[in-house]
Amino acid sequence: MSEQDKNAPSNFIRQIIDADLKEGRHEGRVHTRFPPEPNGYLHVGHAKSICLNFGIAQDYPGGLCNLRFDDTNPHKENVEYVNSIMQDVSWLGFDWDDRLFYASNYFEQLYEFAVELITSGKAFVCDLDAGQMREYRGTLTEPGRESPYRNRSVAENLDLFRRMRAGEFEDGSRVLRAKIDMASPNLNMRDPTLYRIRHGVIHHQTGEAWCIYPMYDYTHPISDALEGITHSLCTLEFEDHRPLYDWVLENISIDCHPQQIEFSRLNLQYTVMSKRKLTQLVDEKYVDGWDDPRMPTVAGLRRRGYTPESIRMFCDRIGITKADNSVEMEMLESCIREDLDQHAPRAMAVLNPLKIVIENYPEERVEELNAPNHPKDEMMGSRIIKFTREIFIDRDDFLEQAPNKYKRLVTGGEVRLRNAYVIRCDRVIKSENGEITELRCSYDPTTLGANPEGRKVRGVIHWVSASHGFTAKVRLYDRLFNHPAPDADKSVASFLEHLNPQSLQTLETAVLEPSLANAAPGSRFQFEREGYFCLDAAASEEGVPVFNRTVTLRDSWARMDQKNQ
RNA sequence: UGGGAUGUAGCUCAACUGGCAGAGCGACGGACUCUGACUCCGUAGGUUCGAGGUUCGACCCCUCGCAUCCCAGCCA
Repeated sequence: MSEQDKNAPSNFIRQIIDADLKEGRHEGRVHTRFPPEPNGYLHVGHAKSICLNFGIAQDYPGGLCNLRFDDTNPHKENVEYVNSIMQDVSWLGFDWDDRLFYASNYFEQLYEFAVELITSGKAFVCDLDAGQMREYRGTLTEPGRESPYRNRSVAENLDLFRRMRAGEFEDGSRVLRAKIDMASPNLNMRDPTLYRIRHGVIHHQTGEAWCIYPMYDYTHPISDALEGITHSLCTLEFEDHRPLYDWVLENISIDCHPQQIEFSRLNLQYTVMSKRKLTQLVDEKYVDGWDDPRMPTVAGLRRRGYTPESIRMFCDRIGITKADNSVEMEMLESCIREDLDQHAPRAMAVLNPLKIVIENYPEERVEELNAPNHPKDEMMGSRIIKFTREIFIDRDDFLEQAPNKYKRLVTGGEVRLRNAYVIRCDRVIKSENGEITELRCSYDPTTLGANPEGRKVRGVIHWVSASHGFTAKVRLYDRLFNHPAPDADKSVASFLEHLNPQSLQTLETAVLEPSLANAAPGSRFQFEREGYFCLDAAASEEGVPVFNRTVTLRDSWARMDQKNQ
């Protein structure tokens, strides 16, 4: 872990922990947990929570953080998700050591505690169906009514609950409920459901051992307490659940009472963060799976070329508060640029090739030029690039008639070829329909590593030898949605209407410098003057590698251009 | 007068707990440059949601408003 990661900025939760430590609460321990439900892939919002929980554990002496799967709803969960979550947490750089848990590990204990609640008259078996229960619950402004089954005897409740477990009753026919207060202004306290019946689902951990499953509100506090968690950090929507969290622990025989603290979820502009919507994007094939590089999932960002360091840096920078927020994409992008600018080797790649013939350069000649892999870091070494009579440059780097401040190649003008010579464009060759097909140029042999005599050449463009470069596929990604808050816009029927049809552009004929042919799967480069790219091994086919654009370089020219339009 | 929470720069957060309102990102301008990148320098941007009150002094405490978010699953 780098220095920067160790110095994660403080926040109100760390201040609470500091105070707790000072007061000697929780026996001076700090123990957090990250409790995902394995019903989808992790996204950057989860990364925020992971960095918070594991980060706190790292920063406090003796601090620990558990990974615990909150697997109480087998209907939506599966092992694929369990595995992807473990992979993503590790990839982000965190380690749960031997503290991998499942809420389902505690099913037996949870059952025993339920028996205790029943015995002390604090829970009862209710025969109301879901619709009836809704009616009895009341509304936001009116109190609810007590269930007619609320005053069953302890003995009858015990018997019924045992038979629920034994599988004697159908799904939905009965539930176990806490006996709290049907008149509470907090709906969560109106005799909440503790257990429901679910036949015929095979739980990914417990198989068919159970046909009753505990609810989150009942399971979570007990799981936390059994693991000796000191600070149970969760998102804002659970704030109303805290009284129930506390109620459960106060009404069973357990000697640990973790402190639940809520913080606000992450919202990122131009994307969606709800698992339901991400699942929909995957299921209905709007994207190419959970790890589609346009997805805000950890797997998607990884495939896009983001580094764990950059995501951690992002999580540090956005901070932790209780205020609703919507973070600009630029924040994330600046983090990956900062990381990759420092660590990614440079290479040259021509995305939209335009052929150039250097007429005063001998046909058979091949010159080996030296190019540094990083302009500021000599330790990253250098590589050989081959210069030849025919090369490719990017179509965008040539204009017949250029605006004032244009610094690239124009007819009759000069430009520096990166790491090579200065060339001048003498003639433009066009096809019958007027499309530029080729440029005829001449080079100045005195300009290798030296400025030309008596004149200033301002522009520098990148290039690849036509005879030595190789063709690759390059995928240019843009934001998945063209609305800053696609799921908050009430004026459309569905967030899908804001999907950006241009979110993926595939270039089939990019020409890359030969050194890129040996790139390792997943390795990242800066294609000079274009952006950061990473080799997508999964998408590559024999002989045709695929590179994903992680992010463009900052581009003040493009900004200026846009402004003038 | 249903309950719970949150309002500080365009965005995300600070402000040593009552003592000159700052940073990162973004924007704008300039310098440098064999990447229109990086780096460096500079500029703009604030009625701290509003109105009262307490105080020598309020982003912070009190009162009353306003706005936004969450809650009526046998989801988490």
